[in-house]
Order: sequence, then structure tokens, then C-alpha cells
Amino acid sequence: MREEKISIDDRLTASQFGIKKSHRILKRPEFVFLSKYGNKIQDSNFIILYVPRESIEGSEHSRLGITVSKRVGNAVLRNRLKRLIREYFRLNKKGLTGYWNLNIIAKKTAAALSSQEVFTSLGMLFGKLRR
RNA sequence: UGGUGCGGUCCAAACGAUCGUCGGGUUAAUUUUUAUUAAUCCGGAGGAAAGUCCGAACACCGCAGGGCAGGGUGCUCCAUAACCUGGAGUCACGGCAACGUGAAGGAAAGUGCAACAGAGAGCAGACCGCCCGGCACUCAACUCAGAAUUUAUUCGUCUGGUUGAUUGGAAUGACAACUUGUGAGUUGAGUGCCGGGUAAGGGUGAAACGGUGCGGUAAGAGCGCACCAGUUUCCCGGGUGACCGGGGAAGCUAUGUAAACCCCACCCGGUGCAAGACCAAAUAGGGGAGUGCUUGAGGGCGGCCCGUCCAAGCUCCCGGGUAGGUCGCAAGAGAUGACGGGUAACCGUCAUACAUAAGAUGAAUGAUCGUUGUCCGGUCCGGGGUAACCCGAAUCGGAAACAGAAUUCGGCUUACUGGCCGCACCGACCG
RNA sequence: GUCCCCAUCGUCUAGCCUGGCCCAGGACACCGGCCUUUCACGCCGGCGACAGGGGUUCGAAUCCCCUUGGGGACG
Repeated sequence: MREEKISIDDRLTASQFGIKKSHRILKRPEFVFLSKYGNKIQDSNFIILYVPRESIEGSEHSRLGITVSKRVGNAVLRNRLKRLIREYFRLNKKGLTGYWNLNIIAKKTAAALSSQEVFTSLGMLFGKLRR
């Protein structure tokens, strides 16, 4: 039930790697919209729901939401996963073609992964998204 | 030197580089304000932040006062804002000991329960056993003819066998003697039944109505006595008190369970920051005012017209309130240090710092790389030792826990890594 | 975050308040046997649980405390 997210808004002018608060998805209605109308790709550790940004309004950045349910683990583990996902998005959002609203959902199996494994897993999913 | 008990304290790997995150200060830009962005500086998780098990602060609702119901607490004194908390003690239990554990008031206020086993389980009980009496049977030993009184009468004189004498036709009858016991009696022992006494012994149970000894008795019993234990009560001494020590008296016994109901004493109104206060979009709906007219939507009064009322619609205003936002929300029952009081928990005084120094809200402290240190294991080298082993160094591999502030404090409980310090106890060896 | 509730065989449950007859009963499932040419049905038998740890009591699934694991309510 309880999920957490981070969004990004990126003007790309000064800092290319930062995540402002406006670059994140924070409101429940937006998450509900994504889960209802978004497209879905996934592997064994993560699910990504996405909607092209152009179809909404003309902002020039992607926005990120993160969902880690309580079933994944305790608070320390959930916070760690969220940080890793945020870190990956921060460093790799430039590689995306176009602008998207994303919701990255961690599955239960993600709890056991090391940071390197999280990055490779997300890298493959971002590769799929690029196509 | 081995084993053990108790307490205190520190860290929660460190440093650097790059890229990032939240809050605050300053400056600049944009901007009516709010705010946004950039630069820079400062600050940014824990001892348990956890579980949410207690207690409070705070907020709203309720409330004259008292009681009932319900819930909580339960040895004493002290500490505290308060406590199911802490400190110092008391008592009980466990441990050789240091020490640990304890919801530890009341069972002679009442009610309930105590399975199974056992004779009997709560003002108990007689199964075996022990003792007394009666009846029956068995065995053994002894006795079987005299006894009573009016001295001469009365009553009694078993069974079988042998012999004798007597009567008679005939003795097996009667009489006498001897003998015998299958009869009778007495005594003793045993067995069974009946009636009674007894709680010392046996056995059951978690628990059996004080323990040991002597006396006592038919056998026994606090029935009596001595000592011990326990109960109630009185006195003396010590202690604020729980309680401890000593002495006397009574009665002769009272089981356990109150984390069973209950009684007694003390405490407790409810809800919880998603409390609560404020600002407030869109949509729908509510209230008020106006309009509803010349081309009269609709309806009521009316047969119709006029008139009048209701009213859709339209315009304006008001209040409640959802999304969302702001506050509550970080300077306090506080922290550190010194001094003083107290055995201690803790308290008092003074000083200092907090640029108001975590303050998030789909929720901030992270990622990557490098260097160094700690611990464990393997290999190898050096030193010490008879040896087990110990110390130092190199190298390879591995490990570094439990866990993330959510209104704030005081506790409790649970999870868990490494190190340091202090005190105490038991054992072995050496001197 | 705050506040509540629950936990018994593989599954669904009874027993708990009022402790003992309970090494815990029932149904379905599973295993074995009988029946049948065989399977199913039926019959007989078996296996199988008190979430964990302490405490109270002579005795605990039941009473008390702690922990663990599930579930729910509140914007």
C-alpha cells in the first residue's frame, strides 16, 4: 500500500545529473493514472510503468516515481532500493530518447540484489524502453 | 592460571576525490507579493530511532459534587511531572559462592475448585492392620460327678466299649466298676462372621488434620510431659517502615488455590498530532437578495380574465467544506561541566554552548573509486618454550551486526558487532 | 504514524470465558487393508496440530507476561 517515489525535472542547463523535486512524481493521482493507462515492461526484479511525456504537456524532462511496497523488506532495505534506483535514473536519464513519466516498482526479489546487480537490471530495462 | 558473577563506558570503521539529496543563513537574478533558480557557508539518524508494552506533556470533546459499573496497581521506605519505572532495604526460593529470581496484601469474611489414584480430599476417612465383645467352626490341654442347703432333703449324674452282679423263660434294659471320647464343659490358640474402639503402622497422592522421644492404654490418640516447628495474642528492645531479636500466655490445628470469583487499600473521564487551528480550487449542493419584463417556461387559488403566490432559469452575495497548502513542529520535566547534599535513584546552585544546529511528508544523509586500520581462517618467515602454545611480521581469502527520526519526553521489552575499564566469587598450582 | 484483533493436524474447524475425563475431537485430503474383473462409491484401520519462550498452579491448548507472524480501522 505504502509506496515512495521521487520525480525529476530537468532543465539540463546547469546540472545534468541532479534531480529536482519537480522531476519526480509525488502525487497519488499521478501514480493511479500510470497504473491505469501506462505501458509496462518488466524483468524478474523490477516493473516499469511509463507514459510518453509529449502526450501530456510540453515539458522537456522525464519524471520519475518509485514504488517499493512493504512486502519487499524493512525500512532500511526499502530506503536503500529507492536510493539506488534514484541514483541510476539520475546518471542515465540522458540516455533516454524522448521524455517519459516513469514508475519503477521493485519486486520482492530485488531485496537480495547488490548495487551492481540493481544497476545492470535497470540498464537492461532502460535499453528496452529505448526501443 | 582456569572457570564464573556484576557494573560502567566508547565506537557503530576512518580519510580523500567525483557526482548527488533535505533544512537553514548570506548574496545575486526574475518577480507586485508569495515564490523559483543559482552561488557559497553551516547543519543533517539510533542505542536501540524498533515493538507500541506502560507513564506523561500537549490538543480537542465531556464534566457541580458524590457513588455504581469497568479497568489497573499490590512487602517497606525513598526518588520522580508521572508510571506496570528506578534506588536502597525486608522476606521467600535457587546457587559451594560472588550473585540471581519473585504480580510478595487478605485463605480464622463468604463462594467455588482439587482430575486420576486412594479406605478417606476438607469441621475427612476404617481397606489391610491393631484392640475389645458376641456367635460359629477347628486344634491342643485339662475335667466329666458332684453340688446346694434346713444335715436331711432337693437337684443333677453325657456317648461308646468291657466286665460283674441282679431280675427274668430270655439281657441288648436298669444298677455298679473300669475304660473311652465321635459328647459336654473349661482354658488357650487359630479361622470366619457380626458389633464396637483406634489414626501408631501399610499402601495412594501434588497435598492425608504438627515432628521426635518418653509416659500412658485393651489397642491407641496432644491423652499427659519434654524439646522443636507453626498460629493467635501480650510485653520488652532495635528500626521512619516492611521486619528483626528476646520473654510470657492461650488453644491443640488451622490444606492448597485469589496470574478462580472475591474482600481490602490506592489510582484511572474519553480520544489521540490522521489530536487540533487556519487558508482554500474545481464540481455538486445549501441560504439570502434581485430579476423573472414588452415576444409571458411551468404550477397552485379560479369556469375564464385580472390579480396574487410558488417556482425553473439568469445575476450578485454569504456560510459550511473536499483536493491541496500553512501552522502545530523543534529552547527544554533539555544537554555539558564544576561545586554541594544523599549509601543510591536523584536533587540543588552556578557556568557554558545551542549562527533558534535533523525536521522530512510517495518522505532527506546516498552512489562510485582509491588508501589505511580492525577481526577470523589458510600458508610462510623470525623469536621464545621440552611440548601444547604464545608474540611479531608478510601474503591470500573472508567478515564488519541489529537496524532509518515521523508531535515530544521518561521508562520497559526485544534485536545485535567490536573494544576498553573496574569490582567480586570459586577451584588448582607456586612462593 | 496512531489504534485494534487473531494464531489448534496438509485444509476448514471444535475445545479456551468456567484449568484435569485432551499424548486434544470432527470433516475433507493422504497412506494401508477389505469389497469389485478394475476404478469410483462404501466399510475398517493408520498418519497427522495447540506459533515460540518464560511465569502462576500438584497440573496449562485453556490463566498472566514477552516475542514472532498474519489481518484490520483511521486522511
